[in-house]
Amino acid sequence: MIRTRSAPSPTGFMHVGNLRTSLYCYLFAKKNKGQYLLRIEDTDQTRFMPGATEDIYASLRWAGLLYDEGPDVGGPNGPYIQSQRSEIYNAEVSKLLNEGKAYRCFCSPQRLEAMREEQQAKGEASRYDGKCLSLSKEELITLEASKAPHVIRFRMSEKEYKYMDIMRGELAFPVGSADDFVLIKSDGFPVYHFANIVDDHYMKISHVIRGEEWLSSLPKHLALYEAFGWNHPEFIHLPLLLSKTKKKLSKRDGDVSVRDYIAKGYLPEALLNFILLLGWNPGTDKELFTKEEMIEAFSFERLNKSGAVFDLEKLDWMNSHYIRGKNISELFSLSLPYFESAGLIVKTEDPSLWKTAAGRNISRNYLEKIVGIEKERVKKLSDFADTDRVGFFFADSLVYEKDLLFWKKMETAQVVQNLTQAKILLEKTLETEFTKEHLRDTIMRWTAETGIKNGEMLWPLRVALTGMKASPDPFEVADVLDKPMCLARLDQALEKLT
RNA sequence: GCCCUCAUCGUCUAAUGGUUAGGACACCAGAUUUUCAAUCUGAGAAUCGGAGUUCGAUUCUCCGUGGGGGUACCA
Repeated sequence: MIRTRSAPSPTGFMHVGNLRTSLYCYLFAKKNKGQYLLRIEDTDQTRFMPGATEDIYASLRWAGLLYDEGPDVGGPNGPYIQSQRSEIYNAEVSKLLNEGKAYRCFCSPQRLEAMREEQQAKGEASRYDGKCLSLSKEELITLEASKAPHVIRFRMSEKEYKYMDIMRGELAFPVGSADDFVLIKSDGFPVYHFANIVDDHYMKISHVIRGEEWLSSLPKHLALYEAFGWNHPEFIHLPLLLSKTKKKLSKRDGDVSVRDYIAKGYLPEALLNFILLLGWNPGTDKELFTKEEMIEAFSFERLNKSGAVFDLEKLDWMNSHYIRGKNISELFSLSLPYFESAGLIVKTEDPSLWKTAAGRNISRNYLEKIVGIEKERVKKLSDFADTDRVGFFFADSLVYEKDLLFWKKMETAQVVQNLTQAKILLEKTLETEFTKEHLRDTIMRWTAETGIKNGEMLWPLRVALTGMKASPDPFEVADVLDKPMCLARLDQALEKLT
């Protein structure tokens, strides 16, 4: 049975690198009819962040990476939170202690630091010197009785560890690559390496899929499995996600948490699809994948070895692709929170009615029309509510330079004449016929009949309605704004010109 | 310092002991057009360096160089 797990630490909001690892875990499990689980690794009490665990759940749920076992969904191998598994770790470490495979260490942090500095100065690898290994029975008894703070160290085997890596071939870690590392900290909590392998063993994990930052600690893990006499799982180390400066992607690089991308308006389909291709490829030109297609296509053989820069340009492209694939009502629901948080609209008691800051009523239909127009233009959901883009739909009066009304080298009189004519045509149009199709027919027929260039009519009209040098065409805009607002804006433009 | 690891366009990547080194995003140009967007067409853009093996190396080997990771009572 294939079993994979995500094992994030609740030290911050769910990281996109973690999301990618989780995706691969999920895909591999699902591809092989296996199981995927979530375990929370919260053994560092000092770095624990309240809310982080919930953020992990929420992020995975948002992405649709549903786990078969986990803290909030239960399962037969729990608890799935490490801080609730102390008894298990204590029992396991006792075994090692009794067998002489682990020992207590009373060295102070200061001594350890001094030791390392000295080793480094001598050009040696820094490693624990084994001082407490030679403590006599009497010394040990006294120290323990005095309740002196101490850690439990693993007695690392002096041997070369090898591992046949599925993507890198044979990896060899010479004797001394790992030292007598700590198993249990002085606060009684286990350290990652220990809790991790104990849990993976008891949770029957078959494939450990994790970031490359763990590659160098592989000999520690191998040695632990060996000490316990357990078979170790397969290890797959994924290339790291890098920042623009090619460093391991971290908080310092700006937006790295899943929630940042949710807030910016990225769809889960897009983020997942983007992340899928950072370190893996299908071997074909196919780049757009549904989740089912990902599961179908995924395999370790096509994993990449080198780090991938997390560059948002392609994500934007994918996001706009997935946005275009959604219908208006879906997009309305998805973008509504952005309209509200941008302050363009506020809720009223009526769930299908909003108001602008200035108090103008905004209907669902109004918002859906805007979404329909912008759908082909936006990259992110937040763009739907970008004031620079759609602010004119919500403003009562527009602020723009008079010169903007002139298309190419038009004379003032001509602009005035065309806008006046547009006003006449719009006035004659019944409110019930005030649609983009009808308006287009009306205006274009007029320009055709009079021989006026399209731009001479449409540019000034568009600017009068939007106040912007770049915007959707005037018919679409008029369709949304409605007759009274259009006429008011034409009047406003004409005033500017006279 | 020590250990591990990686190296193809700006970015994500494909490919092979013999190719015009392919695709995508981005960028640029053109078409279309009332502006934007979209769409279509086209262009530019890469095998880190040096040896070796070989008829032939981007591919295999070695040495450099560069990048990354680890080196904690963090994960």
